[in-house]
Amino acid sequence: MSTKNKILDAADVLFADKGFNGTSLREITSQANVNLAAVNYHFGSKKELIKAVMSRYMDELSPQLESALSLICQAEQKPTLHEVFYAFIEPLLKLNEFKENGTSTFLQLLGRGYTDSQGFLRWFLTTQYPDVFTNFTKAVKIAYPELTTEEMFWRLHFTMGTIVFTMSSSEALIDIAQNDFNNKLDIAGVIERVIPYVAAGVAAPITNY
Amino acid sequence: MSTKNKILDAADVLFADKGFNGTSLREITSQANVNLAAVNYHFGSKKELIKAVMSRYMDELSPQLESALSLICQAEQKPTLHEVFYAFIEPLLKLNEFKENGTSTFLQLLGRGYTDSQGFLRWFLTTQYPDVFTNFTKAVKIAYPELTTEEMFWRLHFTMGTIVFTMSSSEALIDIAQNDFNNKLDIAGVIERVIPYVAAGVAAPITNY
DNA sequence: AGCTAGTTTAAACACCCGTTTAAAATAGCG
DNA sequence: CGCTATTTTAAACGGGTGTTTAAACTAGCT
Repeated sequence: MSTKNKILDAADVLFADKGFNGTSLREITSQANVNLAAVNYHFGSKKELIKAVMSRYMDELSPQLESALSLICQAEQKPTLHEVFYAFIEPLLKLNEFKENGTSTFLQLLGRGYTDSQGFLRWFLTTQYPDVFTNFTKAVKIAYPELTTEEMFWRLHFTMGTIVFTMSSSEALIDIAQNDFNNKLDIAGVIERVIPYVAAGVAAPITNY
Repeated sequence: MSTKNKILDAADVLFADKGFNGTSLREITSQANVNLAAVNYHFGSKKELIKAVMSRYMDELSPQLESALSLICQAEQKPTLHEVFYAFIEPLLKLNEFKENGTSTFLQLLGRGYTDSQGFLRWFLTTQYPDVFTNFTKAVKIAYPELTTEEMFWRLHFTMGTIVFTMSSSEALIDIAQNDFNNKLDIAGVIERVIPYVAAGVAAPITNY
């Protein structure tokens, strides 16, 4: 395997586990059995490495999301909110075929990116992959037209937060749940439980302030 | 003001803004106009300073939450889920009287603690303030008895995630919302919008897997 | 084989980190 | 006041950080 890929593989596991700031280049390169200077040679800087790690997922995910969403939007029947969310979830789960534990690792990275490094990753994603968010809001708008754009803005960010936060602490939560309820669960099981929750949240009746 | 409090005040603003790992003692002490060694003199270590910052909020919050929850639980009428959540929210908003921007700063710190430093803060809070969580689950159990304990476990953690995550990125989101919708909002406005969302999520109908 | 372009390597760089030290300043009290 | 205990200070410590350098190595190609 190429040095570049060895670095990417080691980096995304470590980044997901310990955060971007919490992972040093020396940890990454020694995990990847690669010389320290290789990161700066192949990627230029640590920041560019972070971008590369995220882009590997986004380049796989973004077109699949786009086609899944446009499919249900162009269907003869108006989609339900559940369908919109599942359209989002399916490509997400497919990341496990693309890479081992791809789904949870990616979502953990997303969670890291929102809190680490003062929102630089949010900037990177919204400027590099703007279609993902706008397509999703379009689909929700079709499924639930009564929702004002502003209300939807907030509810989708709440949803984003729920998903990302849940996944970034999913390992710990799954551990607790297995101890307390003797119920075996994996990441897909957590997602199955979170879907009704976020769908109900987005579909909540409109209140006046 | 005492050196100890100057450090605490500077620390919680910086911790909330840049995370625990992302904030150095030198930033804190120079912001507080205090000598670098004062942190280790008064608190022993950076880790103990983090605990002290969180305890200042939790010692204020914990008893108020306890009384608010026990009040609605002992009322003659069974509380609704909305009431349970508002019982939680009111003491949270009161942190603004306790300290300027106390509410959002505290929630941001909570969010940091979940992702920074590999869950050490989660351990600290659940061992030092265990009643907060158990009282809340009791109240929800009364308001929505059909929910199994396991399902509730998950939904409450989703809720925790939604709140904490939203607050930890609330500044950025409020900025975006103000640009896009010309709608002035503060942290209380965001909370007013998130309540219907999480209440609907927790109250979502039970599905079989 | 010899040359070149691409890659890997060990070492060093300058800087920031949390913590410790020992001396200086301050406060409290008999 | 003089003594003691507490607090503040500047300086240094050892170690980790991302990045750069220049030399060594390794293909690939004529």
